[in-house]
Amino acid sequence: MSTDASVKKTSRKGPSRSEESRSAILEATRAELAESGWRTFSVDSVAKRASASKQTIYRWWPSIGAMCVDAALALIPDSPDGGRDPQERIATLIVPLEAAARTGNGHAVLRGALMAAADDQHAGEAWRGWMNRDIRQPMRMVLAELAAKRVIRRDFDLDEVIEQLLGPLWHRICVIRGPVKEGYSMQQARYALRVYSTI
Amino acid sequence: MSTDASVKKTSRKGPSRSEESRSAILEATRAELAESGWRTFSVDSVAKRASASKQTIYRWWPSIGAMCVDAALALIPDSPDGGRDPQERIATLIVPLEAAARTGNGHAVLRGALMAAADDQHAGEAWRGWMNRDIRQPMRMVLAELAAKRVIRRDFDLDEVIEQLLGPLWHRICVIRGPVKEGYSMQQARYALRVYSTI
Amino acid sequence: MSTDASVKKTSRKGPSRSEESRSAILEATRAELAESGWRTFSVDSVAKRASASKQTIYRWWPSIGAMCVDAALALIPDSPDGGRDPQERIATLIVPLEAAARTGNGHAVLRGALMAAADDQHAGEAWRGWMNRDIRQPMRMVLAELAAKRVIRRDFDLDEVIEQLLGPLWHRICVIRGPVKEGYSMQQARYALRVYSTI
Amino acid sequence: MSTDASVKKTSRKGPSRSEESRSAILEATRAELAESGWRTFSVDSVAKRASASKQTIYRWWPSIGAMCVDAALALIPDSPDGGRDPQERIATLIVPLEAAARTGNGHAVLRGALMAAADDQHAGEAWRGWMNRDIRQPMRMVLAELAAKRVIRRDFDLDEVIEQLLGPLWHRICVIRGPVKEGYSMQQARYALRVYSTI
DNA sequence: CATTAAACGAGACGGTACGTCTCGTCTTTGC
DNA sequence: GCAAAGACGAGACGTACCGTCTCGTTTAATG
Repeated sequence: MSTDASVKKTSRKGPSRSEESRSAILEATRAELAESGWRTFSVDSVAKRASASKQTIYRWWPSIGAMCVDAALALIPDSPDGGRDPQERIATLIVPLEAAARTGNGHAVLRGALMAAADDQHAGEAWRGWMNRDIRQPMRMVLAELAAKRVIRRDFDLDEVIEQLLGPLWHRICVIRGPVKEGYSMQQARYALRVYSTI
Repeated sequence: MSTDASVKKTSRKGPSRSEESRSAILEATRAELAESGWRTFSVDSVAKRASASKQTIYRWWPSIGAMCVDAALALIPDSPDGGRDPQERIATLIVPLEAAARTGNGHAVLRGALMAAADDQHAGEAWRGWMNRDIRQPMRMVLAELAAKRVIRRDFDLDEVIEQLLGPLWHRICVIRGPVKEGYSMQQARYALRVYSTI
Repeated sequence: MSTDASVKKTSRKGPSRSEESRSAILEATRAELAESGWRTFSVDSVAKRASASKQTIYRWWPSIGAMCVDAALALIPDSPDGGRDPQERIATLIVPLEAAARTGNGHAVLRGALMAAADDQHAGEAWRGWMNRDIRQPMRMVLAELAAKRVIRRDFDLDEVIEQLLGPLWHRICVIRGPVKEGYSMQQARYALRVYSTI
Repeated sequence: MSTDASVKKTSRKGPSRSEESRSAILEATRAELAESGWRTFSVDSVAKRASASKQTIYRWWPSIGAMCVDAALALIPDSPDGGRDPQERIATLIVPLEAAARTGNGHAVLRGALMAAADDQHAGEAWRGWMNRDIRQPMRMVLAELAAKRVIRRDFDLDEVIEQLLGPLWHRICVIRGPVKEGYSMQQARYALRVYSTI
């Protein structure tokens, strides 16, 4: 879930990466994203708030956008085990995102990370990497299974379904700026099933 | 469709706003948004490219975000007259957006404007103002009519429908960065009708 | 005593130069010079304070420095008739300058004008023109007379004497920023006579 | 002789002030002062010419005026040891100033610094500080000694004497804009002795 | 142990851009 | 045709950040 360069070559002279510093930076990133938005967000402020040196930031992240994505992904919990019925199985995949959006400043942090991913090369790769791992692949499995059971059409387009599922959430977070209500994921899953259902 | 301060007090001493300068600035804004993205976008560059003074920009727009939104809205054509069948009537409302997204750099410009609207106070107001005028109100009429005819449920939530309709488009423009295909609006309208249909 | 372009072609169609506007501008110039100093002094402020248009300023003065010199010269009264004894006759020439320096904001205005004259082509010409007319030429007469009477040496250097007489005043106005006391001119005249006296 | 903030807290983390950058900035300041004068002098130009960042300038000097004063003071050599006779001892104090005024662009640089000192708070303090240290205090000693020997009057006013000595020099530099000839200091010292002599 | 290499905080540096202010010119409207 | 009003291109103001680069200090594995 992390995009930084910590490929830990464990045996090396000198001290290893300071976890303290890493988490302080991510925490500061979240706070600054919530206060400033993506465009006005500043590395200097993050460094100051985290009592970290800018060098430390640039050492471990390829760009500040990637750092923002990291900071956001840290808010997203792991998916619980999928439920029984189709709607629940689909919802399960996006429930962690919904959860993150409902934490304190999660709304703003997700917005920042999404914008970073749209603006910044590295951030975009980090974000799409996570999407592939945690959303796209699992979703493919679930949809394939549902298609096999004839619950949904067999010619679905995976990316289109994801677009239908996540688009509205992002719209709510970035444009409407309205709250993400309890059960939002279930509702989206229901809508998706309706759209792609065989009947 | 404009958010600037040109409330033309027609009889006033001195020269009036230069239309030449205005359009050069908006054109430069679009070019820069396409080249640089929202975060790295710079007023200096726009001014230079438009052979305009920064003062002229700050005189007429409350913020550069608002200027970006203006530049994007200028790409969106007026809605044609609505068609006959329900799906077409809904699609008609978002067809201009689809059209804008398919012009030369429209994809990038819309992305920039959307991000500006998410980051910047004034830009947000300008964008939501346009949404209300050109999307929300017409949509309310169409949906009310469809509800009266029992084509869709009568307890629909206007904003939720808009979220379902536009969310995926934005997702495609900002995250997926994939092309918006011909007929996208019709497809989204069909999906929406399915979700909210009475059957 | 004025350096502007008002070479009044007296019979001419249309309105002629507005004296009201002229004096308002010079008064505003003095006020701004006193408040802001030479470097921060601004034409816009003068125009605003004088309720005048910038165009009017640029129409009548070749540069803002020249305008500052004009504003200062307007503070300097005409020389009274020269006295009887040598010291008094010399002092008489610089008494108006001393007087100007002791009016309300005269200290600051003179400082501004002197700096304008040092920095600005036109202002320098205006200032030196005034110096020639009101200081240099009369002084040449007085000194020639005193030399003829053997009160001072006959090989005096006119400009050097003026330098000795005025230099300290300027130093006081610009650097020391101390008050110019009553009788300053007489004292300087006495010193000059001592320096150049035949004994 | 420097007015900047380099109060060298010798043991500090991080890099220390770059001497290279400091001297490049002062050199560029001198060049720009000579080319542009005080009012049109621009920090941007200095930064560009010195290949320095504006931030570096603002980091180390409280104002650009103070920087100009620094740039000028760097031109003024140390006083040589005072001579034997009274005139020479006084002249010695202002000889370095005369020397500076005769270097390449020293004339213009001194003019700029003097104007900066007249316009700008910090520059004024810097200039008067230097005056106190390098002119006023030594002069006080010399004059006291001469007064004790009855060469000059015992009730001289220190500041007035300085005014008489330096005023003409400044006048020449700023207004007359004439060259400062070899021996100028000696001449001024002679004049001063005459003015304040006991006979 | 002492050495040595990396990580860290602090922060100076050359730059770019910010949003504001001023310059000198130009244009429109009113007297 | 003069004057007020004020828009305009140009560019400097002083500040904030960018990403890079020393500095000294701290920490941990190696010799």
